[in-house]
Amino acid sequence: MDYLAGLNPQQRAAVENTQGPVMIVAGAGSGKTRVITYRVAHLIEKGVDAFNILVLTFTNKASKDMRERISKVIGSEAKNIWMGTFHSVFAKILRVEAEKIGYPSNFTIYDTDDSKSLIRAILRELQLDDKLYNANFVYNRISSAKNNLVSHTEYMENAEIQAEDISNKRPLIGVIYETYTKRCFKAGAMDFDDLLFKTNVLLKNHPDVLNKYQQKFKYLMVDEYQDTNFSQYTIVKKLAAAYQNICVVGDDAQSIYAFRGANIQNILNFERDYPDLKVYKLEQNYRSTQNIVEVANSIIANNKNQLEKNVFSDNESGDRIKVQRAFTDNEEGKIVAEAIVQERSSKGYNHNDFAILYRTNAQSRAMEEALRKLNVPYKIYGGLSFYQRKEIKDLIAYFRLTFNPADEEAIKRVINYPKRGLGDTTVEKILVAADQHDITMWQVICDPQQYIAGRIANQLNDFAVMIQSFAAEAKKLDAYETALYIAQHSGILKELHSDTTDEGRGRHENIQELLNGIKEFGEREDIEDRSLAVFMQDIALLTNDDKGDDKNKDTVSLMTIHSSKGLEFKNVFVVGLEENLFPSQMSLNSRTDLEEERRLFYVAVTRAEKKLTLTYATSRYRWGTLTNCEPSRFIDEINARYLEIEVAKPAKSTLNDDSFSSERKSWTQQRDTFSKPKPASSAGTSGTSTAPRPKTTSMLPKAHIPTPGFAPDAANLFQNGMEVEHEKFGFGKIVSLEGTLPDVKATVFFQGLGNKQLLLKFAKLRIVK
DNA sequence: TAGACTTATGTTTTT
DNA sequence: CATAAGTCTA
Repeated sequence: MDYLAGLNPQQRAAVENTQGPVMIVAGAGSGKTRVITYRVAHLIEKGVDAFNILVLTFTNKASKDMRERISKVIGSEAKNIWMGTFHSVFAKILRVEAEKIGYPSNFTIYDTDDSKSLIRAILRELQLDDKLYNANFVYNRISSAKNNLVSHTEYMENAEIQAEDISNKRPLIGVIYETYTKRCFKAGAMDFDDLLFKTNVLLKNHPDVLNKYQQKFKYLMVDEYQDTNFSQYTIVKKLAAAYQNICVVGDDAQSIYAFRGANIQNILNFERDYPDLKVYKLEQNYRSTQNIVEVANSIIANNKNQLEKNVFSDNESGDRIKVQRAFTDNEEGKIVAEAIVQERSSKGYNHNDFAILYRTNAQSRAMEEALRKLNVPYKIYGGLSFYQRKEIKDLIAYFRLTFNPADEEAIKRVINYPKRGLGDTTVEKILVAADQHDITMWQVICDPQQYIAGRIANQLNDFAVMIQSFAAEAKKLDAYETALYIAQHSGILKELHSDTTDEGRGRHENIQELLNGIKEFGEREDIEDRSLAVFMQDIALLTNDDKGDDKNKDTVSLMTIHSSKGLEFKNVFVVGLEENLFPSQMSLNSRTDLEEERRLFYVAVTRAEKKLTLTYATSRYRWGTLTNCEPSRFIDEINARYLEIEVAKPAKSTLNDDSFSSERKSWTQQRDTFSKPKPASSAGTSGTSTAPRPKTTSMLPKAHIPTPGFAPDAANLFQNGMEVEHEKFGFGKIVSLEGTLPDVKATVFFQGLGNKQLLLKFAKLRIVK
């Protein structure tokens, strides 16, 4: 029982109160995972059977970590706890109970790509404008309907929803939803949202099943409860109804999945649903320095919607938060990489004490390149999952088809890969025939003469025979042998082997890696059924963290802020703090979205234990073109007394760059950021209570220092012959003006620099005389 | 039908 | 830029 000794009173109470409904409001870094771990351990120590405990998490990584930590406390019993993501746990249950809702137990799980591809097909068939009915838009609409437990019939009958669709000029979404649902059903497929939606259907329509799982899961725990959507909330509520031993853990300040239907409301509802609820607040942050905690608090204070909470730290106050500007995304990478090398050698850190966090996966590239140049080992988490690569999906589609030939998306994917003369026209014909006779594509393919004229029928027949032979082999062979057989006989291996480009070789290697993974799976002793069919079951739910992550490797971690949730690092770099990137462009339209971005920033900041660095670039490549960027408003929101602002020396290439606009922008940025330092709070930490002076000027000896209070004048005020001041070039005289407003171009003579052409609407010029 | 080519179009974030 | 989708020719 000595694990209780290391807990503070709130933590301890949360661990020991195992009966009845409990909510733990856990601030960032407040030992949440410890509490869950010990709570489970405590349950088992008190005699609860591990088989009766269900722990739900949001990511595979979280559940894996949790299980490891629990088994360190209680040993091998940990294996018997049901623990996993909502999606994986309920997929497992759905496979057992599938027939009850009319699905085969070997149903396929459609990933987002499959779903969107099916939606595109449906749009084509319904001859809808795929610009208006954008597949992404439709997908999201259907997804959020499902997450709110609105079936396609309810969708079409609901006046409010219909009105909304009509006002959006997309009245037929309900029809698409219905078609989509039926097609998935016909294909024996469930999408991600179905895994939760159908679980709800199952528990609602089959009281015996509900009762069975209520009895099984006498104790429930839900991590990251603030991220649950209505569908998940309802499942939890139903399962907990019998015993009410439900414990949810969450932090409203870290709710970052509203875009996926998560609803903070669920936390508030919780109090209403369970009147005798016990609430424990964990407010002491053990992770980070005081500076970091206070910065985080000052960030989140900008949000209107939040639960009252006072997160504090008793740790040392620590370094101030460093803010660094770069001119380009590549330079940003360089700054970060160099800082890592420097910090590591001067402070004796390991590589795995560092993390680089970014808003979008696309940002990883510049970081990678910079780290590679300095030979810094790194690992990227998330991003394109191994299982999302084309070649992997192709081979897996064959596997899918082998076990579930109704799988329409799988058929479309591989029917003509490798090429076997069954192109778009044929697929079109099959779809039409299937629709007319109300059968599956597979049934058409199996009896092609019946539906499709000419020699194509023979080729279809060959395809059908091939898939059937795979199914037959799968019955005889083990997982690896089956996989290899399919890879060979489908022609995929040959196809990739003949591709001798670098890419092709990489693909071939990936296939080998998948086969190796299957081999390993086939050798696992902890699983009874080691067939390929079982290997396939949850593959759509896997992210790449699942396969062989070498935890002990000493590498710098790169990941999106979303996937960093729950992790901690001594040194954290949050990069790309620019308007339209972070906060994301998509979030700028509504307060709710912007607040979610801000919570995301809060999550990023609170990952750091000792040192936090924020960086931004004044220009970066986006969609292949160099775009100018402004520093993020989030930087401005931090009280300047916590900050240490440093501006990098521009890279040589930037200095030599003739492109005027990029220089102009950088300088503008600098001015914008530093000319209005935040007034230091009266309770300043020490003598250095004012915002640090920008070091820029001293680092750029040649630069002109703008007159204090420098403010540019409007383009229409300039006249030929005027004396002007430019932020960077200093004082000069207008030699000529050409063009018409607003595109007036001025030629200005600057001493020592000669004539410069400036577009008045961009250049920051001040009239001197 | 396949392949070579052009154009369009879009990026949050994850199961 | 990087992938998907559309267009044209053999």
